[in-house]
Amino acid sequence: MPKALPVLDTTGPVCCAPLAAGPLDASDALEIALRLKALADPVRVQLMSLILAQAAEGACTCDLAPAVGVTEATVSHHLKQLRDAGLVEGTRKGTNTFYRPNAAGLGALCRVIDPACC
Amino acid sequence: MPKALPVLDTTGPVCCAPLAAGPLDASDALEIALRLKALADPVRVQLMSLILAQAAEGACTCDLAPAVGVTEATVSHHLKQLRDAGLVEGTRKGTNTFYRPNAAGLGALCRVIDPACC
DNA sequence: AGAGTTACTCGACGTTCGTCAAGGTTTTGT
DNA sequence: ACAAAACCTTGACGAACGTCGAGTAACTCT
Repeated sequence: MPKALPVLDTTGPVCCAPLAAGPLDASDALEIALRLKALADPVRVQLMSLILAQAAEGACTCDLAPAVGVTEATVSHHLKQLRDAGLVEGTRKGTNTFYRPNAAGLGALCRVIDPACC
Repeated sequence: MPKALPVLDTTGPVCCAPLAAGPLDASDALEIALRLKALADPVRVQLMSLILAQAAEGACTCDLAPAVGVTEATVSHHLKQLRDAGLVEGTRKGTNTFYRPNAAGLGALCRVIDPACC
């Protein structure tokens, strides 16, 4: 059976040594895996690209839902995953919530993955 | 509702435009998500770091299994995922199979993710 | 040929995940 | 105060996932 699921805060940028720097212990590996998992879904990847494309104005749920072809409830669920992983930020403006990319989170994730990057 | 099950070849480096280049269509998003999913597991992240740490000699299943604390059968399963995603390569030498990182696969994945990287 | 290693495959199990419909919350209008 | 809009939460369901034990395949020795 899968090991017990730990619940930890991943809203900040990932902060451990890069993959290639040497063997990681289990907890560092978990930190990385949780953030990767937040992005490891076709809908969430598509959402991320849409949000990046409107980084200036921000993208709201009501626009994103039809663009990716799922319910607003499902989009909300996905956005929560991305928010909890520190990959996007949402700010409420009236009845809308505008989502923007979190460059720090994305950048840190990439820097941890690639041995020869950045 | 069930999602369509895609069976496509992901052994080559991911080859579509970066996330930040503009809205992705569903199939490009799937290409990226499948490769990310291959790495979005604590054990596989740890395996990847171990394999990177022994890029020169190569790492065999029998050494990896005790290092991550799961069965050899489980390690073999995870290595297959990483191989199918083009992130590692395995070559058999006698009774052992030595795994090495696939720099092209890892690099391409990173380049697709980060808006400001590379 | 036979015994022993190492690696992979298969079937089964419990968990986690993505999705939707329905209901609830917050904010803006009249 | 009330209605409408945008968003979030909950509960439920089927599919996918991670793990192991047991069995199988490939290879190397004696």
